[in-house]
Amino acid sequence: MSDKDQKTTRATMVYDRLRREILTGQFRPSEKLRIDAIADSYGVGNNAVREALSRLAAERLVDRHERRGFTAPAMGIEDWQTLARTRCLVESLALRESMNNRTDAWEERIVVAYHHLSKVGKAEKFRQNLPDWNKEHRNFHRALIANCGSHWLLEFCDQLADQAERYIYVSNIYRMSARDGQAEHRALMEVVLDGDIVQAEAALVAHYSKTLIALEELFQTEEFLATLVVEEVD
Amino acid sequence: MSDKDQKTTRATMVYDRLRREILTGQFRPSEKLRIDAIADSYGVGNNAVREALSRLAAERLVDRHERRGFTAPAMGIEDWQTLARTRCLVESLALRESMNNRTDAWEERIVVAYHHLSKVGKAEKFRQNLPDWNKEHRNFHRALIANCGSHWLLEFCDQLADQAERYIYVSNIYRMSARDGQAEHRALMEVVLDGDIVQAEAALVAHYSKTLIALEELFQTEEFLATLVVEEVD
DNA sequence: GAGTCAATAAAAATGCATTTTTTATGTCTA
DNA sequence: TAGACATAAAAAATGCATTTTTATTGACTC
Repeated sequence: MSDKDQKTTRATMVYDRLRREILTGQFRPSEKLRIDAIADSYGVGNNAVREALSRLAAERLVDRHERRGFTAPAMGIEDWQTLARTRCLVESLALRESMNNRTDAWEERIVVAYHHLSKVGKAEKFRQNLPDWNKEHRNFHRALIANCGSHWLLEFCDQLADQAERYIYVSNIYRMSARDGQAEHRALMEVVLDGDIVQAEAALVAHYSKTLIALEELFQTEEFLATLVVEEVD
Repeated sequence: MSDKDQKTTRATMVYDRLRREILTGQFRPSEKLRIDAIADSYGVGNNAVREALSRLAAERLVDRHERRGFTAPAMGIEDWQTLARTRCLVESLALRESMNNRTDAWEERIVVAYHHLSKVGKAEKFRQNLPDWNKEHRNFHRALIANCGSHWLLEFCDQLADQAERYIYVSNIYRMSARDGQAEHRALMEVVLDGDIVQAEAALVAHYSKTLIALEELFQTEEFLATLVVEEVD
């Protein structure tokens, strides 16, 4: 239609777009995702939307309700806690494996990724560059575990990172993770390159725990909970 | 259409059916899955098939090829090795967590699951009851890790188990895993209930390694490789 | 006023006809 | 014979009209 259909299918286009909107918190938790409405606004048929939503549901990025359509996934503190905890467990595992397979190329990739991250993370530029920072942040963490030797592990970590990203966007606390993350990321990189697995895992867990706690606290506040309330669909 | 549409959608029906066919090796690796053909044979429209295949692709149970349809997933020895290795890693992790959260109900569930498994696994009945045995086998292993406290971990383990199941079905070595598994499962259960995490993890890894090696050896044989060859789709 | 029940509106699910893209076939040329 | 090109056939992708299901509204009963 509009610009480049090159190579991609309508359904994939909708999938990509919806995916990003969900991750960046464009939909409130449990908000209904009306198929026809999306089809209209994207200028495609309903089947493409259906297919896109089905894929997203399989990745747990939307909730499917048989014969009742789809909703943005719910959010809750217990959910967040098990998500964050699982992330620590699985990513630690991947980091350990990655460190066991240490190679020069891997180390270099980490250094480069950190370099890019710190460039985008400078205090001044930071405000405008949230999407960029986010991309580099993801890339840095992925570089750490990239050598784990299992595309399954990488995929699991990605999935958990996506889920966390959504929580972070919806809750609006990304500023914090970016701000003081700077020093922490350097420390994390150094301990990983240093080769002490136990210490490295501890550093990673500590790093993620900051966000875990920050969001936990936010969940205690009334105001925040109010922003989450939406017409629930059983 | 035919019997009970009760509650489920056409797409889900196709999804369930295709899923089982893929898991039980009805399709050769990399075999093309023609949308219209499936739609015809299932007596549904092509959209339902599309949706089902899209979901399965998101779970890595079929391969999607943009604008070229879908194929049954490829199989290869490296793929099998990383799959089996990842399974050991992730399921060990889940087992550890599960044992850390030990409860009476959990222990009882394991005992019951083992009981059912051993009943179906008796040498005489065994030949007829492969689907039953398979179900109970899955259930037993799931019982071990059920207490890990993370639905994410459980889901990851399920996904890996599905993938392994396909390899085992296609390769036809399930007889073996069932045969000598009997004693091994008892030993595994006992060491888990005993509470020594290190030993339990070792037992689990040893258990899965048997299958890993058996399939690795099979991959060395010419005859087996021949059964896998099919018109490849890039 | 709470609870049924029917009627209506809204939304999801579905099938099919059409369009678009890919794949296969065959002819011609260098 | 290998490659380029055109043509035909097959398959995937798409939109829309229709069917089916769910959600809403409001009258009616106890």
